[in-house]
Amino acid sequence: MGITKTQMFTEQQNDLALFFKVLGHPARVAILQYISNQNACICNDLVDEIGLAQATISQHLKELKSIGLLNGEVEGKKMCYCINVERWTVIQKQLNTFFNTTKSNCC
Amino acid sequence: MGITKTQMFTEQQNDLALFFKVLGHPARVAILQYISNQNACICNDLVDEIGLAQATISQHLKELKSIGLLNGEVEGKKMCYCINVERWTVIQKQLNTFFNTTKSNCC
DNA sequence: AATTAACATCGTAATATTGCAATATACAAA
DNA sequence: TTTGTATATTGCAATATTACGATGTTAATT
Repeated sequence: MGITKTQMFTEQQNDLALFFKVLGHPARVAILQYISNQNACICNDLVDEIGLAQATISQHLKELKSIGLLNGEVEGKKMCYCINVERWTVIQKQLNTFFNTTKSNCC
Repeated sequence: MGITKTQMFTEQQNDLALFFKVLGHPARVAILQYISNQNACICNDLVDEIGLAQATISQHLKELKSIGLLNGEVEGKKMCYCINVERWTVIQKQLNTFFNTTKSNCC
């Protein structure tokens, strides 16, 4: 039914899945990679760089912001989107914990 | 339009996003965690454990298999699903490389 | 051979996501 | 104060995902 039954899972499982999900789109991967290669990020650059419409990019940026991965600062009439390094590191740790604690052999 | 324009992105970006996407559902996180806590895995156990219908679990298992994260072996009339540790480790490394190379400060 | 058990697959309904044009907003420059 | 620039939001169409009942398949059990 296209609806995820989140109430069946632990908060940890839902959180983890949400991080994965937000990262699970190539445009969002590309946006993060591009931002990390710049000193500052201006959204319009992204439109040229990624090749999706401005509205679409804006939407993807919003999703990345929603899990705290990006900070957006207003700079006059431009926006400066930056990776939230602190948050980034926390999420990386959580994902690694998941990978390290879920690796066991069975057969 | 609900369709991801994969042709706009690099293969690496698409691959990475695909891993994230497959892991981006709490049922699939829960399945992996449950399997790793067992010695062997039988799908019917999962139906009881996770609380989704048998058909749904089967579908999720298929997606995890599709990126090589799970191996499925037939054992008589049962299935033994196991984490593919080699693949698991490769994917973990790729995700970590992404995280480590995409962390730079801008503002 | 019929039955049962353990999945897999198909079909389908409900909902979510992706993408964009159009429009709104906010600010700076002229 | 009008104009242009940068970004956000809205509305909508197309497609994808999630979930499950029904049905198929395969193998052990009777």
